[in-house]
Amino acid sequence: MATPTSNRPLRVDAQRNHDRIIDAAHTAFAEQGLQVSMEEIARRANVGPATLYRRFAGKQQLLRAIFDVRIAELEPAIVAAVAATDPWEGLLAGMRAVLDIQARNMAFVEVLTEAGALGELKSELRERVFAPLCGLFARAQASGALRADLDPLELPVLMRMVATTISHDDGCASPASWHRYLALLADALRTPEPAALPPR
Amino acid sequence: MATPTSNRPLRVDAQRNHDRIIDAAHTAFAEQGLQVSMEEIARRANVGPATLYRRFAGKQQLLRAIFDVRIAELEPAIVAAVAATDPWEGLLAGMRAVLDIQARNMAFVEVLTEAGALGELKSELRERVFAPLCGLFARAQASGALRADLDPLELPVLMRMVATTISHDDGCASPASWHRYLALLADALRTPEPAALPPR
Amino acid sequence: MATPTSNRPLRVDAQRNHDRIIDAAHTAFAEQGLQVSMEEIARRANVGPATLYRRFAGKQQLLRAIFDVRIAELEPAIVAAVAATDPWEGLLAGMRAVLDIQARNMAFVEVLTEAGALGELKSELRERVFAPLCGLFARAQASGALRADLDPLELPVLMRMVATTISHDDGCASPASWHRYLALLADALRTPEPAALPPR
Amino acid sequence: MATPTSNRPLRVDAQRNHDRIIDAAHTAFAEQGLQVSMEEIARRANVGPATLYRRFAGKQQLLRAIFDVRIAELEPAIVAAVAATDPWEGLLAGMRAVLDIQARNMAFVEVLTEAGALGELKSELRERVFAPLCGLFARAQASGALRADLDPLELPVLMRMVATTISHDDGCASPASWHRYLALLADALRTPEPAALPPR
DNA sequence: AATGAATGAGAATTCATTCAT
DNA sequence: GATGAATGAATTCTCATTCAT
Repeated sequence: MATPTSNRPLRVDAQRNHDRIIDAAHTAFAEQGLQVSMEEIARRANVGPATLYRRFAGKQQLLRAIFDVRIAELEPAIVAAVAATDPWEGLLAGMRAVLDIQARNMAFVEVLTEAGALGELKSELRERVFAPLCGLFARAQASGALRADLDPLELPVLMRMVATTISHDDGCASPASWHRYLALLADALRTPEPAALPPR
Repeated sequence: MATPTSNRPLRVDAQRNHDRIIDAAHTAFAEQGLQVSMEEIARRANVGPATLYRRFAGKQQLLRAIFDVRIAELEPAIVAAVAATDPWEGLLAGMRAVLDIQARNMAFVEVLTEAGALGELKSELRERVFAPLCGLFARAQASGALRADLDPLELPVLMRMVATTISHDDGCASPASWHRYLALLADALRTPEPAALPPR
Repeated sequence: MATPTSNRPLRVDAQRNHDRIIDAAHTAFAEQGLQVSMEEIARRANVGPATLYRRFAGKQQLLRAIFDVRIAELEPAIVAAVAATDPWEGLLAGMRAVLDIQARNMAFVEVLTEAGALGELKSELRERVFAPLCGLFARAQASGALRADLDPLELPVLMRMVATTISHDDGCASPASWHRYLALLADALRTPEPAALPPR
Repeated sequence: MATPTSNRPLRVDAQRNHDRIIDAAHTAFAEQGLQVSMEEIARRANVGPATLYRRFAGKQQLLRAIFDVRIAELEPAIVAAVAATDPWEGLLAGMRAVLDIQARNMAFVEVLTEAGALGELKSELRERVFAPLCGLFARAQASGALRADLDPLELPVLMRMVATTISHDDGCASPASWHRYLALLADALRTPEPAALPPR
């Protein structure tokens, strides 16, 4: 859980603060979105704002750190998905793992959508999470289980389509209903191709 | 394009400012999202902040006014879609009309997602745009062209799925690629049902 | 009631606007104090702000005009008071006349208290209202009815003491209770002097 | 003079700023009245506006803090006045103490007059300052030294009468001349009653 | 002459970030 | 290393006053 900035371990109290901040930020981002003030996060973590800034140079970096935690949580599932014998099933399992994380942490989704200076996070997400899944995607296509007129690189977009259905205050979509829309998408992905897609 | 607040027409210069503000706000919201400051909008419109506030009591009302313009633009297409003889084709045409607007105005999508005090806008959008389309949806199901295991009320969610693929700074999805993802979704919607959906 | 700025009479509609503004300002000042916005006054008068400014160059001047009306209303009573045979009774009658006006128009009092650039108004008030009363005061002292250790120039202060007891939202002092406090003060003013006053 | 918000003492620099703010606000209110802008106060105190807001959530609270200081300064004198053997002398001493404070701080008086959301301050002033003096007032009446046709609850009004004579830019009343008007009022308060007062 | 519109200079308040202890 | 305090640069909104029709 710890992500020390330097090589040598943090002092015990520093480590405790680090963890408290990560937790508080996690919850705060999830509850109030990307706009939560740093002060609010510091308050929830029971540290002064300056302590927050000593650990994380800004909101960016804090977000980055949370992301690292999230992605670390995700990686075992990704590895398992890639190792699956049936690439189609593996792909779905991998997508479910990602969506499950997103369903419990709105900020995750927000980062993907956000326009700002979050490019770095996006590319990390791509490398550690989407790249393996894209490999699976290609294998599923090769196996004939997945229609061929999509580019594996389009997977993130498809993921976002389903992720969007997760919303904490929309009457139409309950928190867990993403399973439903993933299944719907899966129907579209399965061959045989019912219709030709427009070009990209 | 003119939307005078009172019954009698605005003075020419006032009307010009009104239009400039609407335009500037439109662009600003599209470029920077719902957080653009009123001051920024005023600057783009070449008016003082107070002028902005004379016309629109706050960001809410400004957004509302833009929305009105957008929805007014949309309505003829909606009417035409509803009047189509083939409900399935009508539905797709209606969805295309909405998505086309969204593709040119990010804020439109943002409002649907946003948590805040935008409820009024949402409900207006639902009444004037989605309600007719939901009717079409039901008729398309009745005609057998559309799978039966979806509720017409889920249409907004489906729309959001496709709308999400529109993003101005994402390498993967070009501004016009939503046509592609709409087609993909259409494949999933078309009968026969390839698999049972999980319950909502 | 009209107070034309130039010598030749105003056009009929201009005169009507003038009067409406005076009335509206009167009420507005009385109800909301000296801070009412010019816009509010214009709205109450059913004229545009520019019209207001054509007639009165600023809030100062508007206040000044209202004052003129008030003082004009007051003058007959002042003249009558000065003409009274008993200077003591005349003085009390004059004071009552002033307080009566004040009791119906908070702004009047406010002007007396206000620190700002209202000096001009104060001196006018002094010349047209207080100067005659001060004369009466001196005559009452000469007649032996009023204690001698006060300077007639202190009359405005004494008036303010009573005027202060007029307050529209104070539980202790009802709008009409100033009669009571004037009577109390009268007891103090009447000879024989019960105690020597400290020097000024 | 220090008034820390929490239980443990402020840091020295914070305390210094706190005091500077209180002082600056004190002077600013006295010079410019209750309308001084927070920014002006901050400027006088040589702190940023945000620092001001960190200490006092708004103008209300700032005023409240100043009041607390004033009332705290006042209380010993009130206690002494109440403990006096001669209630009449005690009453006058108490009144003098209040007026002395007011003579050095115009805002004190203003609060009593102001209509706004200052109710809380008024009631505090009443409880901690006027209530004891009203008790004295009643005892002075019982002792026969003070005329009986006044209600002790009218004391605040009487105080206001004298307080009004304090004005920083009025030629007629020098800052210290309130002693004179208090003596005048005392003459009116002393029995025997020279004339019946009108009813309230 | 009358007016609706425009405006620039504030006002209150908040927040990301740096400083001093 | 930790922290409370400080801050300057926004941001939203208002108002006295001037301008264009």
